[in-house]
Amino acid sequence: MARTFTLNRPVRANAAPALDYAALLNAQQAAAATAAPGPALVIAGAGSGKTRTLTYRVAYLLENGVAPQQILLLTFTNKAAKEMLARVADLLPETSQGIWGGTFHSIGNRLLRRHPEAVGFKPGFSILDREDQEDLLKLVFGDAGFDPKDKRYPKPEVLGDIFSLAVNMGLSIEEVLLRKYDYFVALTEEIGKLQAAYERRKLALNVVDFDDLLEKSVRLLRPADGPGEHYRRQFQFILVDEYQDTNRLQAEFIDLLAQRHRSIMVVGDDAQSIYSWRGAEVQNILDFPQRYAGAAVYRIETNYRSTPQILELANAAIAGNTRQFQKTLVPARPPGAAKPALVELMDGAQQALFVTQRILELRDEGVELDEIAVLYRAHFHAMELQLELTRHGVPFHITSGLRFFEQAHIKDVVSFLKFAVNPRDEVAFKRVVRLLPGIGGSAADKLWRHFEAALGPRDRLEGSFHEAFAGAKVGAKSAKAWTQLLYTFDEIAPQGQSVAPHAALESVVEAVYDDYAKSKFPNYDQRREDLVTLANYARQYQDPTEFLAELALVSAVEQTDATKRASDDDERVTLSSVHQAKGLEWKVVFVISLNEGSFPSQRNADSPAGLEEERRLFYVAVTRACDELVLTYPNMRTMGSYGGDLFMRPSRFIDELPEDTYERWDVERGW
DNA sequence: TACGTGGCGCTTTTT
DNA sequence: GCGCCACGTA
Repeated sequence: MARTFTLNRPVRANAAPALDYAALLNAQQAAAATAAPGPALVIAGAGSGKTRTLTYRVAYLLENGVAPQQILLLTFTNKAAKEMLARVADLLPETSQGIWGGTFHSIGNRLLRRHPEAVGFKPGFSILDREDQEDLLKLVFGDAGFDPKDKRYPKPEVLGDIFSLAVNMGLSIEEVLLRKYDYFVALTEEIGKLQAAYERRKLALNVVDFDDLLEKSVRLLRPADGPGEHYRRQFQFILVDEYQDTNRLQAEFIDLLAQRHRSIMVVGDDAQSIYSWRGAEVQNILDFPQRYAGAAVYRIETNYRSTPQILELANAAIAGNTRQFQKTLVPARPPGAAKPALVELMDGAQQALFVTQRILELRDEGVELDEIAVLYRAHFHAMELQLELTRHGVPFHITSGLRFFEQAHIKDVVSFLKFAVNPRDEVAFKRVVRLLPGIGGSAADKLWRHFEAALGPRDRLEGSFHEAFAGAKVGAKSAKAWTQLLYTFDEIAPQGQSVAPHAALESVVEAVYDDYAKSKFPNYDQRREDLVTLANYARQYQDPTEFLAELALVSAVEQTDATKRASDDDERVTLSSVHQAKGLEWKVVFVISLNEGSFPSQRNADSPAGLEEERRLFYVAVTRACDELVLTYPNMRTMGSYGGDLFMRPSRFIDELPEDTYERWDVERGW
C-alpha cells in the first residue's frame, strides 16, 4: 500500500494562539479542549459547560493548523449544530468556514448526495418524513400480497417503529419482535416480507427515510476500497456531542469514519441518556474506553447552573443507578435561598391549583414567566394544569405537538414540489390529487397509474404534465380543479424542470391551495401566514432538491426577527415533557405528577434497565433548575384521566431522596 | 367519495 | 373520558 503523507495547513506566522484557553475555561474544560490527538471521552455533567468546551475544542484545533474540512462535528439536533458552529465562527471568523458540522442525518444526507449510485439510489432522491413513510407503508401491504385492513398485521405506524428499531439497533426483525412486540412474533416472516417490499419501493420511488440516511451511509462507508476511504482520510478530527444517546448504527457510522486517524472525541453524560426507546444505547458511552484502547477520559463536573441545594438533590437522585460513571456535580454557585420543595397534594386538581398559585406568587416576587417551567413525564399529566392556568389568565406554551414542517398545510404544498422534483414520488402525487374535491384513494390510484405509464422508465418528465395526463379522466365534480392542477404542475416544472422553490410555492398557493385552505381550515388566516413564512424561508434556496432535503431534516423554522420580538413581548410559562426539556434551563422548575406509575412510567418500572432510564429522566428534570426546584405529587388520580378515581403512591424517586435534601411544604385549603 | 357512529386504546419523539 | 380510526350507509 502506498504511503500516505498528510500536509497540515501551514501555521500562520507568529501564530501565538489568539485564545487563552486557561483563562477562558476552567481547568477541567481546558484539559479537554486542548487534549492531544487520539481517542478521548469527555464526561460532562449537567450544566457543566459542555457546549462551551466542545466549541473551544474546535477553535483549538483550528488555531493549531487543522483545516476546517478535516473536522467533523456531529450532533443530534440542528439547533445544537447551528449553535456550536456559530460560536466557533464568533471566536475565529476567518478560519471556521468549511467545517463539516451537522446532525448525523444531515451529514448522512450530504454523503449520500455525493454518492447516491453507490447504494442504489439516483441523484435527487427525496427524503420521507415519518408521515410520508407511513403513507408509503400502506402501499407496501399490497406489494407484499397482504390486505392492509387485516387486523392481524401491525399498523403502518408500528411497522415503521419495528423497521426503525431493527435498522438502528442492528437487530433482525425477529429479535425486535421478541424484545418489544412479542404479540407479533407469529408474523415474523410476513413482517420480513413487508420490510423487503418496503426496501424495493423506496428504490423504485427514489426516496429514502430518516434511517436510510444513516444506514445507507454506513453501507457506503464500510468497504475499504469504496468512497469511505476518502472520508476516513479527510476527517482527521471527529467530535460527537451527546454521545450517550447514540444508537448502534450511529456508533458504527462514527467508528467507520474514525478508523484511520482514531482522533475522535466524544462528549456526553451517561446520566442523561433518555432515548433508549429510540434505540439509543447508553452502553456506547460506558464502553467507549474499552472500544478505543488508550482513550483519554476527561471529566467536567463543575456545575454553573444550579444552587448547591439543587445539586445535592440531583446527585442523590441519580445515586440509585448502578450502570454509570460515578460522578458528582460540584457547585460553582453560592447557596440559594432555600432547599428544593416537596409538595404533597390531594389530587391532580389541587396540584394544578397549587402550581398556578405559586407561579402567580413568583410573578409578584419579580420572576418573569419565561423563567419558569413545569416539567412532566407525559403530556397528559399537564391537562389539568392547562385548564387551571387558562382560568387564571396565566399565559403558557407547550412544547409538543406538530412541528412547523409537519403540519398538514405545509406538507400539502410541499408535496407539489416533491412531485415536481421527483416524478417517481407516488406518495407526494397522491397527497396532492387527494386535495381535489371528489378525488379519494381509488381515483388517485388510477391517475397515478396513468401517469406512471406515460412516464415510462424515465426519472424526469420530458414533455408537459398536460401531455402526460392526456386521456386521464376525472369526475365532473373534480374537472375544474383538475385542469387548474395540471396548469400548476406545468408552471412549477415546465418540461419537468422545477423552478425555484419560492416561486413554485407561490404558484401553488395562488392557483390551487388558497381556495382549498379557505374551505377546509377554520384557522385559515394562521395557515395562510405559515405558507407565507414558508415561501420566504424558501427564498434562501435556488435548488429545489436542496430546499426539500432541508425541510425534511429541519424541524423548525428559524424564528424571524418579527416573531422573536412578538414572543418576547408576551412572556409565557413553559410546559414541557422532560425529554424536550433536555439541554434547557429555567430559574424555577416544577416537576409534577411524581407518582409511581406516572414517573417512573408504569411501562418502564418492571425492568432494571427501564427503571434506570426513568431515573436518568428524573435527574434530567431536576438539573434543569437554576434557583428554585419544586417537586409535587398528588395522592389521587381523578378526573382528567381515564378509569376513575384511584389512590396513587408517591414516586420511588422521592423515597430515594434523603430527607434533608428537600423541605416539605404543607398545603392546606384557605377556604 | 363524504359523512356519521361505535369501538379501542392510552409515554417519551433529537432526525 | 376523549379522540381517532375504521366501517357502515347514502
